[in-house]
Amino acid sequence: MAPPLVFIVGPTASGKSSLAEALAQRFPLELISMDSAQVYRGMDIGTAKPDARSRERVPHHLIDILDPAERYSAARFAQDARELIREIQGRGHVPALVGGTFLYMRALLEGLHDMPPADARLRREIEARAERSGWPALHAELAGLDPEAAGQIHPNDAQRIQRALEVLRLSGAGRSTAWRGERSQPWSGPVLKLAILPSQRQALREMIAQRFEQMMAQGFLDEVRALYARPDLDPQLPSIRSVGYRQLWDYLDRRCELDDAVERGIIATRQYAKRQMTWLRREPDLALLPQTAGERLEAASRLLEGFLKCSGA
RNA sequence: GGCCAAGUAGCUCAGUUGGUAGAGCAGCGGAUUGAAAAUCCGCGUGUCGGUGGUUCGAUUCCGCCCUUGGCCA
Repeated sequence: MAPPLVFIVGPTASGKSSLAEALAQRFPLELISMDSAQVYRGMDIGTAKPDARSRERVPHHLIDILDPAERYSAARFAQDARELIREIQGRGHVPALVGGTFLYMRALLEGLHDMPPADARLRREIEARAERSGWPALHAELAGLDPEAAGQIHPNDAQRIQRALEVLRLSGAGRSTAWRGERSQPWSGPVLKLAILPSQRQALREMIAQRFEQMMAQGFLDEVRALYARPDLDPQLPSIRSVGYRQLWDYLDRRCELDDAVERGIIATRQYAKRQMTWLRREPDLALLPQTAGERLEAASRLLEGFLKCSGA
């Protein structure tokens, strides 16, 4: 039987990290961050990264693995995670994926189709063409080359039009053709998905606002200032586009007042949480945890214990 | 106290030459295959400040009142 795999998921500011850490005190867990922003070095406060003390106590992986000038991807995550899972299981420990980047979760569990990776030069070229003729024109072009893909992508969705044209050009195959094959390496072992799904949106909103203010008090602005000072970083990068960073960057660019940037940062966090809830609602087989943090640890412990017992760990 | 301006969606505002109204933002729902904390899609009834009048009909015109800003006392 394949070794067991644990997920600890929930929207931002719902208490995933503290639950994961508490569980790791009771079970032989090693945590793998499933978070597209915590991979970047120097982005600590705004990504609510586990602090040094917590990382000393419990092994955390896939944190601080990239410079903010670099780009990560769902495919790289799936690959990195698979390797780590194997290593962790080799040590006789249980891997626990903690985070709220659900595309990464899907990429790991269901696998991806075999398609060419991103090509920066080609993307720049496509963008330049979009600049001249507009994205709807490129969508029309896509419709001629790969009608099925074009049908699935909205004419305003620049990012996906670009990707579809990129795949088409690099593989010659067309995205919809590529999609017909098997997904590579879907996960087949036993999985436990511990989920925090806040029922009171208002309470989550308050947590989000409170945590953002706390980040500001901890020096979030200085953290962004340090990134801003680097000539090789710009707001088009995935790292700088992250929630909070983008808004504070706007303030440093004198595009708005600080109060305004903070408010928009909080709003962006709320909207992010909402999108995460959309992923969660359709995620199958979630083990829903209690709303109150106190009961949550006990409930999660029981579920985890039962899971490990019957999956033979 | 007098004069002027404004009062329309949670917020900022547009509009109706009289036939009860619509944008942006927020909010809510959804999608999500190498950028995903990204990107995109869908959802707009609200005593049009209150009250009385004119009118077949008033958010729109008129009177009075209330609130907020400005100017003058």
